[in-house]
Amino acid sequence: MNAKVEQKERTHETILASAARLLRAKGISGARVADVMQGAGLTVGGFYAHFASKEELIDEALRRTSSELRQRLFAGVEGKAAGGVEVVLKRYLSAAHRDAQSMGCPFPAVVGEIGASGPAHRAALAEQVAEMIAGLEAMLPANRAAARRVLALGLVALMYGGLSLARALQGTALSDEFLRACRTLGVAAARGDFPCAEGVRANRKLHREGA
Amino acid sequence: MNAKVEQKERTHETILASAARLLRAKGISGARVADVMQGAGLTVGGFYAHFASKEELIDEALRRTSSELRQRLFAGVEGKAAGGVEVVLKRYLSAAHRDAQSMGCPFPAVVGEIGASGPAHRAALAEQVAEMIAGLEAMLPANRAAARRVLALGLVALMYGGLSLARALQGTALSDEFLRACRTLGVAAARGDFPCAEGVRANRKLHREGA
DNA sequence: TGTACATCAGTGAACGCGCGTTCACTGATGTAC
DNA sequence: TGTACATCAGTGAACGCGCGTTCACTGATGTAC
Repeated sequence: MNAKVEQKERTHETILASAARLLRAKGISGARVADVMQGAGLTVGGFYAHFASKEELIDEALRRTSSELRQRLFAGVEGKAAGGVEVVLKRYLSAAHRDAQSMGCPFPAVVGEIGASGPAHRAALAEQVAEMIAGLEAMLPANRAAARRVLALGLVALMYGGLSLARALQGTALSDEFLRACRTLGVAAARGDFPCAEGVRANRKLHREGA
Repeated sequence: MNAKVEQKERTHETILASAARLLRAKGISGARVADVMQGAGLTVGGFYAHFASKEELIDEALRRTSSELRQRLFAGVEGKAAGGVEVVLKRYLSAAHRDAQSMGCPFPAVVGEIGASGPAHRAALAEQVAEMIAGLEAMLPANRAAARRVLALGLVALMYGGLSLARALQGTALSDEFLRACRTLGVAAARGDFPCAEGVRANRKLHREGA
């Protein structure tokens, strides 16, 4: 029985890897069950011996790809090594990351679909986004905690937004421009604590002025 | 013949308005031809008297919704009225804008799909993103032109990223947090010219250090 | 140790449904004489 | 002005295809005795 069980676990892993590749490259609806199985060297019918539904597969693939991303993104710059955020920004907002769609960040292929199609994978996404924020937060200089969190959230949005737009506009001049500009802005925001202190004040003022 | 032609134009407009609503709320694949026609009070079959294909409809709807967005976003703060960017950020990154999915910005529902599904609507998107950048650029304080452009690009990515994530995470605590943090960071970046000057320098340094 | 049986991962075809597109038809609007 | 004909926006059903899911079957692996 043992060899059989191990074999099944290996297959499960192979299917998941194939799904992860397709999910990042083509999104949720683009990661078709038949294609996932073909990518794993199997036929469609066997799928349901490993996953209860496509939804379960996608949730699992989302967790997997997101945690892989964090590992690669934060490798060697964990903790608060000076300049860590700069390295992360440079890695995330690189042409290589934009072009290797089947590896790297799953969010660009997934966030829009989740926003448009209801609550299906929302919980799984929220978890992974939270992890990403936490990872960045931990590596920011020791500002006031509130400013650190604001900055981490803003950087995630900036990185995600920049990469998504760069991918959608791949081949146009805007694509490279977005990567570069977001890197620049991100680095600027991460240096010192002024932008957040100043920004928080300005934003509060705006808030007082009405909805 | 005239009355007939006018009637047809009105119908075309109705279909387009219905498509615009659905496109923003449900994305490209979510804006089904049959649903669009039903939303216009018509039946499927008549569609092809008005549009050559769904692709043509989506391109047209994308242009339309994006230009509507700019009008509303920049209303009353065109040119370089002080604080214009702050108002734009506040409008774009508001809970109201996040919640009114069938009005407002079409990008969150569209960018991911275009990035994942090849070059179909890429050109139309590029045009509309460029317009958005130009609109912001025109309202930034008179820095060096390069810094203005970098800032405009970064703000677009930040705004788009923040709204997309806020929509995808609707209902979770992170959703409001993203809106607020992006507003804060955006306002901070738009104030003064230091972040860009400093960021550009830092980014150049990073560039020199390798790919 | 060997033989009969059970299990179950994986196959391949089918089912049901949804979606973009096509098409024969209708009836109201407009034109020709 | 009136009558016969043409046009064409819109209808409703059908077509073809793709996709998630189901299911009867197979054959290799493991268990019971």
